[in-house]
Amino acid sequence: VNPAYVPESAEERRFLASYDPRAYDAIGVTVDVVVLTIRAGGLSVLLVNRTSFPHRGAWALPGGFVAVDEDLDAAAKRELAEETGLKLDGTGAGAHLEQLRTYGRPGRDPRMRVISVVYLALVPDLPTPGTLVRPALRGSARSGGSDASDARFWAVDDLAGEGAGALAFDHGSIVADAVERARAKLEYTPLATSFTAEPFTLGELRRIYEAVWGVSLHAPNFRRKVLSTPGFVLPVGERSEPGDGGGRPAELYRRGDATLLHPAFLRPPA
Amino acid sequence: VNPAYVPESAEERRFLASYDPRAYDAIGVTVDVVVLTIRAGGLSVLLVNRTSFPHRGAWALPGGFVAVDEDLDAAAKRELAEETGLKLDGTGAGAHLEQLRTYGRPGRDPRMRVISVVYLALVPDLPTPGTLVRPALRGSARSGGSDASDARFWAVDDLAGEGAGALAFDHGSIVADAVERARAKLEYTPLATSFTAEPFTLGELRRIYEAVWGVSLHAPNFRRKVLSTPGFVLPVGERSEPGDGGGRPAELYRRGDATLLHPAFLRPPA
DNA sequence: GCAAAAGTGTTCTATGTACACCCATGT
DNA sequence: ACATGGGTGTACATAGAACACTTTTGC
Repeated sequence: VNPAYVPESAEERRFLASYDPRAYDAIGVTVDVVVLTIRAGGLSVLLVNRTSFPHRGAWALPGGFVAVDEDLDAAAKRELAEETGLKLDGTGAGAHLEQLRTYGRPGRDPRMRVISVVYLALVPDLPTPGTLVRPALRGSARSGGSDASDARFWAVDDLAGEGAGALAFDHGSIVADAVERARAKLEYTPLATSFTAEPFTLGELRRIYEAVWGVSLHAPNFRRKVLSTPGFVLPVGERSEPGDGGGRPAELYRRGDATLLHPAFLRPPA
Repeated sequence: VNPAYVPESAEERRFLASYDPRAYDAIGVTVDVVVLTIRAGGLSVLLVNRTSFPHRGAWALPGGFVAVDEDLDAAAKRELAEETGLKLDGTGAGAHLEQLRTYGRPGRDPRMRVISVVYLALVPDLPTPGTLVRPALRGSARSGGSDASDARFWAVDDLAGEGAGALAFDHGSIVADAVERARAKLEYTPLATSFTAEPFTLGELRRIYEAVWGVSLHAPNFRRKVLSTPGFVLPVGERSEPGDGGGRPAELYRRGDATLLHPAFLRPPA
């Protein structure tokens, strides 16, 4: 019986009193989170090193079992914070969280039949304290009961080099699915802005596209296309500090209110 | 313990012998299927009328609980066949099945905490026997144990007219999500061809776009765009039978091998 | 002055749209 | 003959790619 449900009639109450949920076999429900960010010019994914049995020592996505009265999104945020210290809530300046898909192949987890609802998060690479916190490192205070001891970002290109089979469970192919989703979403949504803190320059935005897609883009045309897409970015009216090796300071922008890009930003053909 | 898992080491065997899956609360896992087709020029969804308690008498998506050793896709096909008679397997001439997303809000099902993995199917409207069978009507032979007594297609526009709240559980908003997914997918994939049997004419294909998007398209330009998109359709080399009210017989085509359309087929702006 | 990054102008080409017109069939 | 749906030709408008060039900073 579901404690979160409020009966609406006497008939409902009668039915629920005689209902046995144990009539169905138990299936475990977990959430996992693929956190992507841009580090050192490359797309990177946040992984945890497992300490307990299934795939002990292997790197895996942060995640865990859903509580019986807990919403799926909330479970994803909770497990992510518990295992890595990364908090997506708060003022939420830029972090994006969406459901990727659900993986349920029998035999994917040795403990029991488990289906995993996997979320995709896109976050800025913030080394400073703020609403987004760097993942906890070994030795920092953590609440007990978790499977993970250490968390770090891995460049997705390096993962392909070691072979996707190096990740625990089916997490290698899940990361591949997530990367492809992110690449596709940059084409028709303004989600590239979720990879950077505000305010940002158009050069930073362009380097995000270049890192995620693995291409180089023509800077002048990129600028024109972004500015001519309604609702993509809004000018702040200030200029950035100049960088090290010179270069003209860039104008600063923040996210616009568009959720879809018209026209779309298509990847250059092969 | 998961019976579908084959241990790979003695250490694994030892761990599994001492593992208690009942340490976690039970959460029910169901699959539901949104079957869309084009009927009488309108986008339609397949619903079943519930006979047993939760939302008895209301129309709902076909679906049900996943067996403990059953893959999610297989469960979706099984529940669909059991409750409606519609079989997606076989030669599979054209039917498309993909995961839509997973719905898990606590309180969405009065029986217990249930998360539903929802699938989206696009099928041709085939009134004749074949690999795709019309949904079973009241009184036809069905295996016992199912919740559904009757199945029929509803025009999605009519559902909006009666209010989305008329559907059982949260199925009204699920159908809305599925329709939006279908509309978007027609833009960048050749999935419109899944709504028709082969071979088809370009006029039939155009009317599918018009029905799903609710617009009217310029026939000559539609033709040129389809034929200039590599891998979308392949000419069969024959012509259709002429229709009732006259009109030149059309050339026949079948699906090409493309999975993505380059360039994309964008909806006309509002 | 030179390098580096930002930003503007202009040209050329590809793509999308609109309109006119021809073709093959039923009534 | 006319209506109906299929199919082709062509011109116009807009969007994208390429290239040259100017601006503002650090060294």
